[in-house]
Amino acid sequence: MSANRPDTHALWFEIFNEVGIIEQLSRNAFERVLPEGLSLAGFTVLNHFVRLEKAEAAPSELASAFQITKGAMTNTLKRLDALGYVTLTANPSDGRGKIVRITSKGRKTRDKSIDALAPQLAEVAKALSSSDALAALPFLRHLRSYLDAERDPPHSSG
Amino acid sequence: MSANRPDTHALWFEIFNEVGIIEQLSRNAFERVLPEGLSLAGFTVLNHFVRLEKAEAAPSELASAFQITKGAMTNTLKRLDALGYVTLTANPSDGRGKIVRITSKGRKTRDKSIDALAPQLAEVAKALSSSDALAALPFLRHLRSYLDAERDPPHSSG
DNA sequence: CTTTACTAGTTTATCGTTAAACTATATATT
DNA sequence: AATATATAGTTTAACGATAAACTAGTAAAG
Repeated sequence: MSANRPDTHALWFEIFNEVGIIEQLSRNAFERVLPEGLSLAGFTVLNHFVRLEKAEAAPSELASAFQITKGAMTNTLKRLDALGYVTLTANPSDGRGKIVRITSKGRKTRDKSIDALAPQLAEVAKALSSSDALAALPFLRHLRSYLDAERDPPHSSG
Repeated sequence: MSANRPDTHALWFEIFNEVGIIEQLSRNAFERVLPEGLSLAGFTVLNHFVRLEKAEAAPSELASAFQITKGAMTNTLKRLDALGYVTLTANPSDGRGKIVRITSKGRKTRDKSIDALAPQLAEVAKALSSSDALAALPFLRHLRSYLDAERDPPHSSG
């Protein structure tokens, strides 16, 4: 809400810069402990099914849930399918569509992933103030939803 | 500092999740306005020279400043060199090393980039509370430096 | 119907990134 | 000096992502 002084720009610039580095380092740390050829992208899809207790989902639905393009989701689902973590079937009621379902193997691997991630999260929670994290969360949510809304073509290629 | 209850894990999980999406959306928004084939990675290098008023830098120095691997920096510098934004010369006092220097064209393009980015930063500053951003910044800095310190091999491949 | 959008997914080219193997030079140890 | 270790940079393969062009099916307008 404040003025557009140069130091305000510098502040926001630094916010995005820190966010970029955190994303890079945390993705790396996470992927290092993920089991069986699972990437963060793949885990995110499996976790989505379990967390939301979904039986099935459309690829496009997943793509927009994670804010990535359809092409990126095609790629991730192809890998998950090849690893036996999801199944991909044609949508009988829409000739264009497909239906993604998590397999029991995928569910097991997701649970293993959570177990593998837990110690890292515990370490972070021990080293940093979770109340600071809690305090920062609304800001991050707000920033994310702002950026989401600002995207030029709201849902063109993703 | 607080307990390791499951909801603490969920909190941190969401922090990393929001950070990941913010990184993705902001990088995209930035790259859309960057001039002349410049990527965010390339801009970051050019900006580093100007902001720190550096005449020259070693590739390894840049790689560790931005927390990326040497291979990634090799790639970025090769592109910047091809575009005429930096020069790469051998380090006369160390047969292994190279010296990176920003060119005047690179400096001009960096300035144009700042001009192109400014309206976007102004929009964010207008739409969101900069005091919230200021309040969140120490947390982000702290999280970043924690993750940086936690990397397994401190400086092996980067 | 038929034409004209629109939507679902795939493919291709490009980019930034990691990890790991590699070359070449420098430095330390002995 | 010789050997061992460390550092600087490059290369390759793999992955996730974008954008843009494409195929194919659906829905809307005429």
